[in-house]
Amino acid sequence: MNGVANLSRKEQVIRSAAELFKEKGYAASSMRDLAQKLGIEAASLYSHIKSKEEILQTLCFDMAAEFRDSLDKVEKQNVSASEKLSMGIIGHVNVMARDLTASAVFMNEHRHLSNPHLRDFLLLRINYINRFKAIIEQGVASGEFKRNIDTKLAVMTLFSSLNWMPMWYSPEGSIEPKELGQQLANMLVNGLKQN
Amino acid sequence: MNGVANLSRKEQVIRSAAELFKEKGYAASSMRDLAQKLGIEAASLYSHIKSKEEILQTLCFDMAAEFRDSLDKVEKQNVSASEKLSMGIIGHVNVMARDLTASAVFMNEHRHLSNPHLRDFLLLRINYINRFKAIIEQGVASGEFKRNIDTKLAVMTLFSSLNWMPMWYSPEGSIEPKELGQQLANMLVNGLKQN
DNA sequence: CCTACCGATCGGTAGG
DNA sequence: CCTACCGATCGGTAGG
Repeated sequence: MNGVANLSRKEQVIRSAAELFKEKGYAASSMRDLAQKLGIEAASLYSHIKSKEEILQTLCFDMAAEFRDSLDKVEKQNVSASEKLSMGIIGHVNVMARDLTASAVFMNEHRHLSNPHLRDFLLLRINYINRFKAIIEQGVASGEFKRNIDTKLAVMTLFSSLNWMPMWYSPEGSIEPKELGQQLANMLVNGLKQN
Repeated sequence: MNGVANLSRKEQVIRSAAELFKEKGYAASSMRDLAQKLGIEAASLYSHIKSKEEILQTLCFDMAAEFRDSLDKVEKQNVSASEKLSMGIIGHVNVMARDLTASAVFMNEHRHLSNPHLRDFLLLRINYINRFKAIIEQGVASGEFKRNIDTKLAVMTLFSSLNWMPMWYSPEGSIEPKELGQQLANMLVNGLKQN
């Protein structure tokens, strides 16, 4: 009945679930594992959430919305394609760094969504990828990027490296999200080779 | 008792399992699912394999060995770092393209290995990554690559995009493995920017 | 948030 | 490769 307390406890459940799902995978995580993390009985979880999958839905769609919002802001900027690409990458890394655990779940566990949620999720994702692809194509059209690059390969390489960051990136390390995003953008745009 | 027939049937089991694990994930795949794919009863699987995890071990370690062998050959070549990097990438893509299903399992499902197998697998993987990193560092040392690149970021970006290929690459498409490997290498070395 | 419990399904074995 | 079966565990509900 207490909305605030319920919400707060629900958030604790979701956060703990994210850690569990990241560590063991969604399918291998049991509600009893989750309850134990929180020091309660499994049955008690259901006063905060409707089902195991509802937790996954919350995690996946909340992250998707944050990524989309980040790219919305970038697209409004009136800058060159390489700058836009940089800003998009930095934005993505920033969103990820804010919650690396949820990001890892977003990337690795979304396939356990049932339909129609899975279908909706995949539509959001392909849309997000296509917006990055459009930025690269703008760069090709304007002559900023090479004419002969494979834009699909380019965008999948970008998206892959963004998706894998939660696996190895630690914000406690020396490099900050903005710096990491800038370096990745720089590497993709300018390459490794000495010029 | 018939070694050849047994081996062949075992291989069918492992191949079907790879498809199932790729599609649903290891934990969400049941031995009854697998048996159904093969048109037999679940209990009958155990005349060909010892356990569910044994299948995963076979898939993961066989792929790991193929990737390692491919890189072995590249390291023996007496060529520049960027050529070595190219050849390493092409080799990796070739191994992957030979069995995209097993590659996807290798990438996504290895974490369900139990110890000591998981530990062994992760050691093989970090070793493989470090050998690519060494190639990049050679390029930096020789002046072929920029002095100020973040080699960890570079190698993780490379490894990420290699790992994600099974998710989107189809060899039935227009681009062949060798061509794909060359384009990826070219993109990482030379970047997207028009020079 | 708990106790008590449900039907379904899991990986795997015995014995043929 | 099958029938018959095991103990364990699963997500979730009833009722308080």
